[in-house]
Amino acid sequence: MPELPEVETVRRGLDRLLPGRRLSAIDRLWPKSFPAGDSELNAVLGRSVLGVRRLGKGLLIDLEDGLSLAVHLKMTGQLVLVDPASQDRFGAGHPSDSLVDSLPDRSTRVVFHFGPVQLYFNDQRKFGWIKLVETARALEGEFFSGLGPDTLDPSLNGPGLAVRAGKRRSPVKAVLLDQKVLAGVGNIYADEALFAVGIHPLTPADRLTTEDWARLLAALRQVMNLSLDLGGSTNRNYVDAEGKRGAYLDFAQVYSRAGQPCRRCGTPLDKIRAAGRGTTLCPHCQPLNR
DNA sequence: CACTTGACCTGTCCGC
DNA sequence: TGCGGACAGGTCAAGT
Repeated sequence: MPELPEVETVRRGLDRLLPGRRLSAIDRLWPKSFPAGDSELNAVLGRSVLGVRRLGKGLLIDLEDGLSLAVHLKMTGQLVLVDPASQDRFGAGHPSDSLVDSLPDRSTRVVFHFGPVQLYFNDQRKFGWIKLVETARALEGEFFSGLGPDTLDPSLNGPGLAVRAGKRRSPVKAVLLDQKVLAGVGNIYADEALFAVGIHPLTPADRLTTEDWARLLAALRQVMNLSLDLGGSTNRNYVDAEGKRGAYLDFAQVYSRAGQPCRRCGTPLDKIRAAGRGTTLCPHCQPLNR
């Protein structure tokens, strides 16, 4: 599911709603989603949340006294906070497109209780995970080590990305999806950015100039910032920390629009396979010519 | 070594 | 309707 804009939207919601809340109980309905021993689980109970950070597509929920919950949502993971009191407080209850009224549901894998408030980890396909880590080691350890610079990190520029991408001959799309090169890009925003700059996804990465990488980075940031403004992309499962869907796909130029006319030139969009992923492009605006 | 493919899972959609 | 197959936002390990 979630790429950088979706994970960041979840992070913002959780970082607004969770800090100060004390973890009182954990229900593991599908223990493989959160493999931990009883002693580990007991160790986190009673600790309050300090804040929520994002590393690429991963999340770190920092708790008191040096422990953190590392979370990866993979394709279909959700973290949704339900506060029973908020319905009374705001009278009207949740938005009609919200999923929170029906939780837990069959995709609920783990429930974190903060007194009367619940944080649901839902994950239809069970690819996502939660792991307990020492805060000090979270960045260097097994979970998020090796991540490249964040796509929205302002200290990264075009030449820097060009160096990181190196002289790889694999398709440019495969390089964009490699989290060790650049963290946060997934299938949707890779396709959108490649369309924006008119580069065919199968173009060997070593054919791109430094200028190309700079334009690609700028395009990635533009589509991601637009998506952040719109609450992310919801294809099927994605919802934010309050159960709300994202609206970006209404504005997508190519993703999930195969066969439909290019919004720029009218040519029917092609669907191909690149880096093992379904890939949509405009054969006219993104010629494979280098 | 660089690069690609299969596996992890459940659910949905499409064609026969 | 039913059934098989392909496909879905990500990332590893294993393969070529």
